[in-house]
Amino acid sequence: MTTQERTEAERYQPQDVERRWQERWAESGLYRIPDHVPGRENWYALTMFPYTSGDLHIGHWFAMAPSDALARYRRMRGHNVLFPIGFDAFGLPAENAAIKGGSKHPMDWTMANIDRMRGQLKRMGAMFDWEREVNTSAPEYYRWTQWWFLQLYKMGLAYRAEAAANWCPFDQTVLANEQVVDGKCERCDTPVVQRLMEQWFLRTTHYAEELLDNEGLDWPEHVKLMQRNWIGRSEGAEVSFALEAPTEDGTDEIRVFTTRPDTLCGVTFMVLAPEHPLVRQLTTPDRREAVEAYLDAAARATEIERQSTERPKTGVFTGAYCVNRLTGDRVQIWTADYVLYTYGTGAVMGVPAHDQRDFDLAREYDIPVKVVIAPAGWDGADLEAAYTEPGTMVHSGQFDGLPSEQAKKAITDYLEGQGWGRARVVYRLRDWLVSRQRYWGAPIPMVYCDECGIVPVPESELPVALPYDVEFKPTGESPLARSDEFVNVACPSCSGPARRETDTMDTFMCSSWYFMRYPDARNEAMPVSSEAATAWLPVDQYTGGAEHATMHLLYARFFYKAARDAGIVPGDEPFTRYFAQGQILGPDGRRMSKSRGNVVAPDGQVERWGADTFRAYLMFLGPWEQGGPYDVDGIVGVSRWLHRVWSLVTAPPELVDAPEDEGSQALLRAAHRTLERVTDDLERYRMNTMVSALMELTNAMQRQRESGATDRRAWEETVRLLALMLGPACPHLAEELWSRNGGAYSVHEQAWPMPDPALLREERIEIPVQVNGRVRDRVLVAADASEEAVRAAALASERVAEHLEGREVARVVYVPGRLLNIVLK
RNA sequence: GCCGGGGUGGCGGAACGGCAGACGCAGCGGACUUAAACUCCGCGGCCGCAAGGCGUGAGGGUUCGAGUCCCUCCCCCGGUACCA
Repeated sequence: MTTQERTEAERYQPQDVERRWQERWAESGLYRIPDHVPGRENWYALTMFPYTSGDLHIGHWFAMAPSDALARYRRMRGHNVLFPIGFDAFGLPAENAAIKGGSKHPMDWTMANIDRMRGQLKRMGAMFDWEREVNTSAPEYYRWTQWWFLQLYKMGLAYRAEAAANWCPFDQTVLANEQVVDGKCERCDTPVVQRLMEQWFLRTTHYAEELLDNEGLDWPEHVKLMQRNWIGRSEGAEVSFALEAPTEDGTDEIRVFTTRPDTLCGVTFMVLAPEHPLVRQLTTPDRREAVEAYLDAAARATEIERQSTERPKTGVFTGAYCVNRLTGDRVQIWTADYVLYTYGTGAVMGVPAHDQRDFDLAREYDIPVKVVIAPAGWDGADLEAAYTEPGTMVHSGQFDGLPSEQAKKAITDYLEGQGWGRARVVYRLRDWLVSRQRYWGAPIPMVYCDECGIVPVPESELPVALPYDVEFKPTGESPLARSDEFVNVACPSCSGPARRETDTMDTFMCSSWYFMRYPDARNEAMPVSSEAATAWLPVDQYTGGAEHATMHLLYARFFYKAARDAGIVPGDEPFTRYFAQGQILGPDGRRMSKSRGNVVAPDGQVERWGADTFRAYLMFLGPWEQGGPYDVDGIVGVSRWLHRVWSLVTAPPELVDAPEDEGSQALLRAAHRTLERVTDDLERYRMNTMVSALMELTNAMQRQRESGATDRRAWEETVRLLALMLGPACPHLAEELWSRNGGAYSVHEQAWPMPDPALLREERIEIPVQVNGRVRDRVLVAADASEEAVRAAALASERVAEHLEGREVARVVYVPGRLLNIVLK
């Protein structure tokens, strides 16, 4: 067939192909997944659901299309694969849109976005089971988020405590961290302060040990490591220091946590976090002004600034003293912002000789430095920096001479015997603050009654529904607090007048259990039945961005453990396998954003190139876990390739019965080698090299077609394998080619083929020959050639011989089947 | 700052410790075409006529052999608990 004839043949028209098959798939219910299919094991594949921001972003495609490919591959491997989708629909942007735009209600804004995004998602051609769609802002969903909150409360995992929030004094409202820019309110530039208020917490620390133990999870090591560091387990001691003068409310001690009880005798000062309630109680009148000024300044610093080791240490003396019970030393009490109130006891002992931060502060303010652990060979001179290594105890009374590692236990035991302290483990992980002073979230189902106190809303009264008519303007209270209709309620316990909790829940609550809902998305009696839970949970394969490594993924693990303890879900972990995909960037290599003007809309790409091309390009452009820039010019290469695929299948070479034809057999071998590579790449989430391998195969087909008549069986087998291998990445085109070749509907229900080992074997292989590690020639030998044979072939090479001339061979390194290296003396 | 990841041709990237640059984009040359587009064939790390030399962020180390392992440093990206 000539080029001209081929151009007259039917062209590949992706829009047409994709529309037809999407309709057929929907009509035939190809992606409606029952809970059980005889002979097929269930596989739960999950991609993180999108936040309802308005339009599907390229990032969503980058997350979902490869995930869909993996799900389709699993299906072809014989599983009954659930691949659901939904919407993370509560959150700040909806409320901001209402405040800024002024016209759109968060619910209307969100619902309109969902409608638009659903349409965009459908053009992706993913195997989503739309029957199971969830929307976290729908009362049918959030009633169960509220139900979970009640279960956690019953289990003692929810409690109220004071916590600080960003407060804008002008707008009289709480700000999210991202609304604070350079310490100021993004709306009005007013300096933001920290304000304490009563809020709800979930006791994530209850599961700290279990969350720490993530070794068994089939997750990326770096994500597991980040989680372990985030949880941050530290062993040490809690130590009580006696206040010289008790406070008005009778407090007579300061409790500190230290990982270095061995340095206790080296304490020369005490530091309280600025938020510590004792600071104001202890400050002496002459220090009042300085301390208040310091606390004001500290309330404006971010935690990141406060923990910087580069920023000069600051602090202020409160004027008060306490006593180191072990030594009887009188110790100054300071407050300094490098001490965090949220960690340990919010107070630390200052041991400048053996802690660098304490050393820095002591230097800054001329506080004495007392060495209690001698470095090897120490001559008693002043230290230039804190000595933080182990050593021998000195200036520590009865503990002198002990190795410091032993002294940790000895001192802790002694303190415990005296009632002055105890061994303790603390975590960097904090309990989860779930209260949000906002409208667009699931209301916390609690009622405050003057008679009965805190009363949970009875489960039968769920959902506590969000009222539609509310005022969004920032006014000092959350919108719900201004809704009389919402706030005023009869106490569920005594029926007297009571007030509803007006805070809503962190949206991470909604996303911590959505994957438990998909298995039973329409259940009105329970969040999930035990039948559906055992059919699908835990998730076999979760995929999503690494930016969720420590928050969403840790919250979800916490939630699952609580759900397990409530007897609702099987297993201990929500996600058996997790893969962290990278982030797609703008063509300029920076994060896509409207303000940078580097946003590429996926809709435009789909319209211009078709969904299959766009999908394959996203998989092709780099390793999935790395992400990278989206180059709008590169996609044409994938488009050309798929047109070529189309042409090869619809306009084959002359097909003859020629099983002996060398070119045809080489093509068949190439097809089976490709199958082996593609299978391996899919198992390892390497969709970029999978596409490359498929391109190489089509290049080989092209060469074969140009070379003339081809053995029918070899060609047809190659085409059959190609259609099957295209299934995961390019589901529409694969279906079309499969059907045109007489394959039974649907290609997506076919079994994944296995390569024929006989066709994978090579007869002759090329071995590079190095001299002193540099390649000088390559020799062709039998695949099973012995080392001697390879050596002989190498020495027979003229090019090798040139480099050996007049030199003596020191050794020869042979890597079987890979390489020969001749090392000269 | 701290925690995690990354840095390879003009660009995206490939490479069980073993031939650096597969597969593409862009570019160049050619075929087809009245012409352009499409398509197809060929050439492309750098220096050099060649032989050869030099090349994977910088510097050191281990090894017969390092993009890959170890140490120090630089730069970029993600997270840092109220963006999701």
